[in-house]
Amino acid sequence: MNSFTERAIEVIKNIPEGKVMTYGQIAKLSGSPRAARQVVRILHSMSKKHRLPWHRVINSKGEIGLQDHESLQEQIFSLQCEGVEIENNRRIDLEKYQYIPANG
DNA sequence: GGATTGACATCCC
DNA sequence: CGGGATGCCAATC
Repeated sequence: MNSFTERAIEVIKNIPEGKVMTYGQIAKLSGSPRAARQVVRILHSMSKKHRLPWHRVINSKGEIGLQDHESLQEQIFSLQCEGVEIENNRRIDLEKYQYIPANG
């Protein structure tokens, strides 16, 4: 299955612990720099079918876009357990925690 | 096969 | 950095 999804899933799984990635990066690395929104769908649909570290995926502003306080806390908790500092319950220092792959 | 979905990215101030 | 409107695109139902 060489579709965009498979690419994204691989990328998402490539995110190391204590780090995070933005939808744009995942989408870009997956082949479509504009398909960030597809990554969102992947988290919704594939995360329940695959074992994806969706909690390491955030938006470009360095925030978690979730609304569900329960799921939100779960993502925050998981990230904190990996060593990621979180401010105001959703802010993250991209400069410190955004995972930048070696492009290779 | 087409409307819908969707936790975004980006522009501008 | 931040927020309102829009574009963007592919998987899913």
